[in-house]
Amino acid sequence: MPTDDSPKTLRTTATSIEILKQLEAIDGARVSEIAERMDKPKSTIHGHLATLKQEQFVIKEGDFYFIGPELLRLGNQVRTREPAFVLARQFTERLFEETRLRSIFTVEMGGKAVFLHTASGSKMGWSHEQLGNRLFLHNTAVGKAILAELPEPRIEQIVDRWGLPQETENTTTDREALFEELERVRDQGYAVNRAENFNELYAIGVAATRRSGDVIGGFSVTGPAHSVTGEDRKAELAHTVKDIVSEFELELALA
Amino acid sequence: MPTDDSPKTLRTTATSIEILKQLEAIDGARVSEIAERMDKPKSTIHGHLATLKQEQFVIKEGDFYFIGPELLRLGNQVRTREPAFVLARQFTERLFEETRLRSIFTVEMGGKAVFLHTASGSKMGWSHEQLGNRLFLHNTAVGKAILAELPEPRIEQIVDRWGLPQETENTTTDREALFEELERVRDQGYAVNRAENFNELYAIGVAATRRSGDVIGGFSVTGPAHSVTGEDRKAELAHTVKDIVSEFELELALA
DNA sequence: CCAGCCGTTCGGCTATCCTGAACTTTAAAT
DNA sequence: ATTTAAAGTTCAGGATAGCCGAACGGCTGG
Repeated sequence: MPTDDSPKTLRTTATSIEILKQLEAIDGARVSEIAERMDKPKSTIHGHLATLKQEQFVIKEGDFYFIGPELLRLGNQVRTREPAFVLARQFTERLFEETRLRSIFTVEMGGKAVFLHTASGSKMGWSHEQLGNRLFLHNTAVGKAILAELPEPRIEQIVDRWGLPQETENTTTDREALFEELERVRDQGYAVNRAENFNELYAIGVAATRRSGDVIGGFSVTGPAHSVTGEDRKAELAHTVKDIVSEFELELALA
Repeated sequence: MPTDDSPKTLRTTATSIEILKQLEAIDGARVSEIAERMDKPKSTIHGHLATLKQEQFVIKEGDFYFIGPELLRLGNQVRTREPAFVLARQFTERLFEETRLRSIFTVEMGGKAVFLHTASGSKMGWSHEQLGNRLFLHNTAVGKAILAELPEPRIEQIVDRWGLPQETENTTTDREALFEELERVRDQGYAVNRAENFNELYAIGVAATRRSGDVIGGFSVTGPAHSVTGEDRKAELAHTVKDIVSEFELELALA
């Protein structure tokens, strides 16, 4: 009777998840607060929270509920599923040490770019640690670096699924143009993001591949225009990132 | 009719969660594989996976399902909920730089010790990155350090809830003995784990508190006996960890 | 080309989740 | 202290929504 939002979805599970998302937003929420926000009776919310609590998906402190450790543990499995992902962490940190720029290790999942590791200095304003965040591939540096290494049909598939949405005035929205750029990326061995994503935000990304040729993910450094642009600076950074990737690929092959 | 395993738990949500746990164990599972393991019809599992997929709690690659990025994102919120937790990361890394021992930042949640940050060298065998794992407080170094800073009734409550289970021959299982040790911890300003947890595993932990006095969490270094024991070595490490904690507390107070 | 296996769809039955109200507890205010 | 209110929790009946088994279609390997 309420809006049938999507096909064949389990209502109960969906509400449980919705509650988790509310908890994320409010952070330390009481039963009635969530009940109000979701416009459902307290008893319903209570039942869900009781179940989630039992699995430690949430924990209860006094009358407040928080996202629980089991969710952290399970979610973290994404970063440890492949040995390569675990290894990538220390290389992300080395990349930061060498460049002093926010460094990220990203993988492709479901046609999107997912952050698995980040390294950045202390007082970076945005260091919100956005692990798990999903960005587009077509307007990020690593995204393009990864795309460039994928087999053509796969690229088509991804572009078909997500399109080429414009997020800044610099975003590449033309399919032809994107493919041309990917060609260039393959030549250079690295990709650049010129504020195609967020204004003022520039980045350089390089994909890492296995000996077999298929891609694992990619490393990137990002920063405001002045710290990444300029031909010399750019070339230097690209070189550094490529070096890290080479060492990463080498160590992976040895293990 | 089936075994009523526990009070008032939402069956649907519970199964969804059970499926996630199966995915964690198998890592890259097909519908029928999970169905078989859980002894439920394929169609049921399919429905759950469809729902979880829609929320990106799982992703599907070919016919294989994996834990999805949204779970990583949500779970990671545990580490970013408090600014202090975010700040703790870099101090964990500094601690590793200075000691070259596996360094961990831990908080207390629901009477257990939860790892939020770890830093360790490359070739450590166990670096399974156990973020979110829950350990006891009474037989770990940070655990005891944290306990020592909690108000007495809270300690009682936690010990009542979880007991003092024995995990190695060194575990303190006597309530009196534990309280005496906590007293000693308060005097020294640090706690020690002498293989009370896992054989061969020693650790030194120090709790970090706010100016108000309540505890945030704790830092620790762990290693095999030879790298942590010996009076001089121990004193030196304790000093290092305490220093890190002091700097952490200071920087936190300034922010 | 056929046979098996697997993923997916579908409709009916009934278990189970939702709901609203009652009960308990906590906190504040007079 | 006593009272009021608001929040958390419990409960039971009724309707919804998830579970199931069977059938379909796609894929792979013999």
